[in-house]
Amino acid sequence: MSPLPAAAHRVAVDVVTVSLRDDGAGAGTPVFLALRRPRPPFAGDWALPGTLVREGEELEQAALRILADGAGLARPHHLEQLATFGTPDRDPRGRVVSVSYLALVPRPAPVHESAAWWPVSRPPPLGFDHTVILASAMDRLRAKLTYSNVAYGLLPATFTLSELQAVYESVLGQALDKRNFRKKVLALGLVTETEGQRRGPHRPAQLYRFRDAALVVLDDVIATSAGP
Amino acid sequence: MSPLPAAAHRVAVDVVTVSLRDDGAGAGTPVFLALRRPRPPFAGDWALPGTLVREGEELEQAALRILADGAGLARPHHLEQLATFGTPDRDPRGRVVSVSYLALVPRPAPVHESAAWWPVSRPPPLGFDHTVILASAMDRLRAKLTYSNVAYGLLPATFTLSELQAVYESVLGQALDKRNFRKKVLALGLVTETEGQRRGPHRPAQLYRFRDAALVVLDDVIATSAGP
DNA sequence: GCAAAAGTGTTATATCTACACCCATGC
DNA sequence: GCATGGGTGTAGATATAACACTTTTGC
Repeated sequence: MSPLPAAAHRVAVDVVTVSLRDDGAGAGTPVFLALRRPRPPFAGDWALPGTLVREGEELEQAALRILADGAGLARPHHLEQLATFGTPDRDPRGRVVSVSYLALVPRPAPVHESAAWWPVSRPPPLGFDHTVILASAMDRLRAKLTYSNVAYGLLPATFTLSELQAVYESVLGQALDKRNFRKKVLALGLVTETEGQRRGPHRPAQLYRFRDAALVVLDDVIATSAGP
Repeated sequence: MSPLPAAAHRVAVDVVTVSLRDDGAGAGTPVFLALRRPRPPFAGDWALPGTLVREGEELEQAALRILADGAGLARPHHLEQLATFGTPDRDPRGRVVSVSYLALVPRPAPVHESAAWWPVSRPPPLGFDHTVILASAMDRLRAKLTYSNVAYGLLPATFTLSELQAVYESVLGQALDKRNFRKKVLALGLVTETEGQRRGPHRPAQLYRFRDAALVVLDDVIATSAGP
C-alpha cells in the first residue's frame, strides 16, 4: 500500500446554531450563535463557533465539541452537515477547509460570556466567509421545514400546534392560516396528540409531539398558504 | 495574528459522474464513472475518481482536474458539491477528509482505459466508502430533478420533450404520463421551443432548450404522475 | 401502407385557499 | 365579565391524474 503524501491542509468545522427568541408576542425571532473574536484576524468582529478538527476526530464530534467548549451549549436537538467551504484564501492565516454544520436548539440558552445570540436578519459584522455560511444555513432550514419534520429541532418534546405554527412563521417569515396549517400537519401525520395540556390565561391547549424521533423527509409539502 | 497549528489533514475530492446510457429502446440506464484500482488499498476493486486537493487549489478545480486527468472527461455540464465524508478510518492509509461532488454529462463519453461506466443499479465492488457516496449522489439527483432544472446536465443543448421525459423516467425509475409531463414542464416555463426539429423514421419532433443556462430551483414541483 | 414516435384535450378527483365565530380558561 | 389564545368547517378555485386517438415521417 503506497503511502499518502504528507498532510497538507487544516480542516475546520464551523457551526451555525439557530434558535428562536421569544419576543413576548409574535412568532419569535430567528437568532444564531456567534463568538466575539478577541484576536486577529477579524479582531472585534464576530464569528461562528468553529474549531480545527483533531486527528482521529469525527467531523460531527468536532462540531459538538466547539458548541460545548466554545459556547457552553449542550447537545443540540438537531445537527446536520451543510456544505464545505474551501476557497484557498478564506482564512488570511493560511488555508483552512471548513465543513459547516447547522445546529438547532429550542431556546437561545445562556452561553459563555464571549458568545451571544444575534438576530439572523441583523447579524453583526462576521469574519471570514461566515456571512455566506449563515445565509446558506438559513436557506437550508427554510427549505427543510417545508419537506421534513426538522422543526423538532426548534421545539421542546411537547408543544402546542400554535407553537409549531409560530416556528414555521418565524423561520419562513410569513403568516400562515391557522386552520389550514393544522389540517396539513395532522393529515401528514407529522405530530401526535399527547396526554398533556398547556394551561394559561385562556383555553388550555392540547400538547403534541413529533411522531418520529429522527429526521423524516416527507413526500408531501407542509405549508404554503399565506395568512390574511 | 497568531499562527495556525500545523496542517494535520489530507483533503480529497471524489466525484460521482452520472450519465445515461442509451439502451436502444427505453428510457436509458443511469450509469456512473469508476476507475479500476491497480494498487492497494482495494486493489482490483473500483473507486470513484478522486484526488488529493493541492495547495492553493479550489475544491471545484480539483474535481474538474480529476475528471480531466484521471478519467479523460471534459468539463461536465453540471457540477455541484454533495457532502463531506470525514470518518477517521475511511481510508486505511490514514485520515483523508473527502469532499464529494456530483457531476452530470449528457452521454457516457469514451474515457481512459482504466475508467468505465457502470450501471448505478449494479455497481462493481467499490473501495473506501464510495458505495455510500454513490447512493447519496443518486438521492440528491432524484430529489433535484423534481424541483430544479438540473436535467440540463444530462441532455445536449437541444432535445425533444420525449428525450427530456426519458431522463426523468430513467433517473426516477418510474414511467410518467406523456401529456401531463408536457403540460407541466411547459407550464413551468422550464423549457423553450427552438427552431430545429429532430428527424427520424417517424414524425419529426420539436426541439427545445432549457430556458435558463444555470441551475434554477423551482417553487413548484415537476413530475409525480405515474404512467399506465 | 406500415411501423414508429409525436403530438394533443377533457373529465373526475383531490387539494388548496380563503374566511369568522364560539370555547375554555385565568384573573 | 372580559381578555386571551384555542379550536373548528365549508365552499369556490386550482391542480392533479387518468385516459386514446390522430399526425407525420421513413422505408
